[in-house]
Amino acid sequence: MFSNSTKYAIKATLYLAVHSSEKRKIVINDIADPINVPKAYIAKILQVLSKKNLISSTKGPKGGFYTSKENLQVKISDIVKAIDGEERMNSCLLSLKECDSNNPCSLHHLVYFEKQKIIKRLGKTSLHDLASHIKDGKSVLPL
Amino acid sequence: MFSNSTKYAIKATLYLAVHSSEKRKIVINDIADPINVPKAYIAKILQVLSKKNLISSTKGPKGGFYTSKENLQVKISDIVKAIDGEERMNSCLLSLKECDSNNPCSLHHLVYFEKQKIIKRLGKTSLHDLASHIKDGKSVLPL
DNA sequence: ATTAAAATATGATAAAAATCATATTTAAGA
DNA sequence: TCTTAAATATGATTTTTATCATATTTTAAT
Ligand code: FES
Ligand code: FES
Repeated sequence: MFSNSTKYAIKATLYLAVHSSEKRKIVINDIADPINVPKAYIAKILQVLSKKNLISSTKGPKGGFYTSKENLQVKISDIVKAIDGEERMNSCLLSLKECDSNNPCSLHHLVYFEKQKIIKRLGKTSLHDLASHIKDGKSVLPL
Repeated sequence: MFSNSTKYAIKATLYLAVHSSEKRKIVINDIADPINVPKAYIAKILQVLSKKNLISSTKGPKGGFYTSKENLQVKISDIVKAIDGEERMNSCLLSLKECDSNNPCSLHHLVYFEKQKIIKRLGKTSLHDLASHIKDGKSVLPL
């Protein structure tokens, strides 16, 4: 469903949403370790997210990554799009050029409705929402 | 969601379900061409499906691939499992060892219900069902 | 100003998935 | 029984994805 990179991106971003703030920047090693992702790999991913302003960062001593107030309004779908690209989630299951209810492939009717529901939900759910969920102990941020 | 190989497997199998029978075996070239998949690649996939008895085949002159009466009862999920394996569809979005409602990851509640619904449907829908759907013009078998 | 600690940019390597190629086996038909 | 048309088995190549490594830039603190 998601690429490995996107999974990592979500894990890292949620980790920041739960543990960081403008006052509490977190250094790459202190992110990679708890979410169990190779440091150099997650670094590259965070750089992309940072460049697209989905997370924040500052260089130099006392620098690091963090989620600003605005970043907390970022939606899960924003992360997915940033890493996997716009198409992947919306593409046809059997690789028609377009997934289109007017010209549906043979699997379309089996999945489209639920898939749209999930996509819509990912577009409404923010980092802040999930961070609260985690802090309330309703779900777990996996390593 | 599915690997490329599984997509091809489904396309090829549906093509057989629509066009073949024990009396009308179809040769690899005549499958690869209409579904627009490289011949050598789809050959390999069909061999796996054949070995697992999800489709039928006979060697030699007048041989080829086809779907028997029994093959038409094969479910879409059987094809997916045969190629992508058991785990892929059921695995956790964020790579917890298990996708488990008792120990849910942060995305679990956003997708689990709909995902299960889709999986269940793939487990109930047979090649025959989809072939009829296609023959009735309700959906299209894409190239 | 200098140093050091951080992200950033860039590229190299490794592993996996997709694709291509070919030699072997089977069975129908002459 | 011989030939030939087909699947089958096996493996090589290419492309993509994942991973690792390192040199450069920025900035806080001395
Ligand atoms: S057309 Fe294939 S999934 Fe919609
Ligand atoms: S636990 Fe992650 S999707 Fe179910």
